[in-house]
Amino acid sequence: MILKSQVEWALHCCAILSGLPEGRYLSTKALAEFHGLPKEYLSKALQSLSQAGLVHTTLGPSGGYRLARPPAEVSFLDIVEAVEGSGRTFVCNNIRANNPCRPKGFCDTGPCAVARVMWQADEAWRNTLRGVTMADLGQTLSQEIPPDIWSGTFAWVLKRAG
Amino acid sequence: MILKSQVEWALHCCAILSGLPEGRYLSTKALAEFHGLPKEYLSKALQSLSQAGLVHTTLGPSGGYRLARPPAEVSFLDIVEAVEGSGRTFVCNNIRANNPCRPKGFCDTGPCAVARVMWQADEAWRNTLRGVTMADLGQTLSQEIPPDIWSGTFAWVLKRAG
DNA sequence: TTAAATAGGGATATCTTGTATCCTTAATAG
DNA sequence: CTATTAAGGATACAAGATATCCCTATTTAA
Repeated sequence: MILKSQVEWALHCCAILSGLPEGRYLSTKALAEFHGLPKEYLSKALQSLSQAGLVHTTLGPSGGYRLARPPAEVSFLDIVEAVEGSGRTFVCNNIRANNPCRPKGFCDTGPCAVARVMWQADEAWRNTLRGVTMADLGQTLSQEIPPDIWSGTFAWVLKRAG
Repeated sequence: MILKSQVEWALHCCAILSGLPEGRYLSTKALAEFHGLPKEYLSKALQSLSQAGLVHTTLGPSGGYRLARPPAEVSFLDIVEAVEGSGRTFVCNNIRANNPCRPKGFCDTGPCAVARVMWQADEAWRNTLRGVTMADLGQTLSQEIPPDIWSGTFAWVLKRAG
């Protein structure tokens, strides 16, 4: 059970977009080159973000993506769910219902006790991701990346932003 | 990102094995019939439990599986990891290292900030599963299943236990 | 002692999902 | 008008999940 690599890509792209000045955009091409990723396939991940309403897009030259909301209002969970879907990691096929000792329909009253525990774990996972935003990530990054590299990156991005 | 159905199977099988009297065993055949599962494939899941040391096995007629430890010492996490593996759900491919503005080897000092957050969520998930044992599950089940069905199931199992 | 039942595991087949590329269309800026 | 862009459909390929079959060694029951 491993998350798609698109999740990683989407998170890093949003991290970059978080640092983008108001009103400017970054294209798929720029984001792909920056991260060394296949442009066409990365595009699919960005489309997922777009469909989820996390990013705003414009067409044409100097078009591309920017965050649709302030970084403090975009959580890890938002991004992960946009790409990976919001389904649970544990799917209950209700195999307890096959128990030959149970009358038909006996298991219709509510979810299986096994599933409830598994879903509780899923919730704990979600809650952690819900609690960290792109603003938090930016804070962390600016603390652990030396100023010269940080500003160099910033310049690189701005040069390619529309 | 969905857990294998074998995880569900393994959990339910361990739940049944938890109720087995000392020294008795349940075969793959019995467990498969009880849950309505494909015998051969369920066998692979049970082999995973065996390799993880969660169950003890014997050969021959009246052979099969029993828990290797008391139910209170077998957690959901033990079972999930036995079947699904203990790897993280988020794999960091360190794409930040492709950033053209970073000198070679700059990212060797430690894991990416994005990965750290994702792994923190994984830990929350694990911690939840670590905190629930087969004994807890048995307690829950005995409370929500009517006594007659509970004892009927118990009889069914014993009839097929070696 | 023999026969039946069992776990273990290798080989194989199939189906689903993730990964990746290519191409067309519509919109937009210069 | 032209170059550039996002969106999305079609397709191909790889990897993993699901499932079955078969053989072997071991152990119990008769």
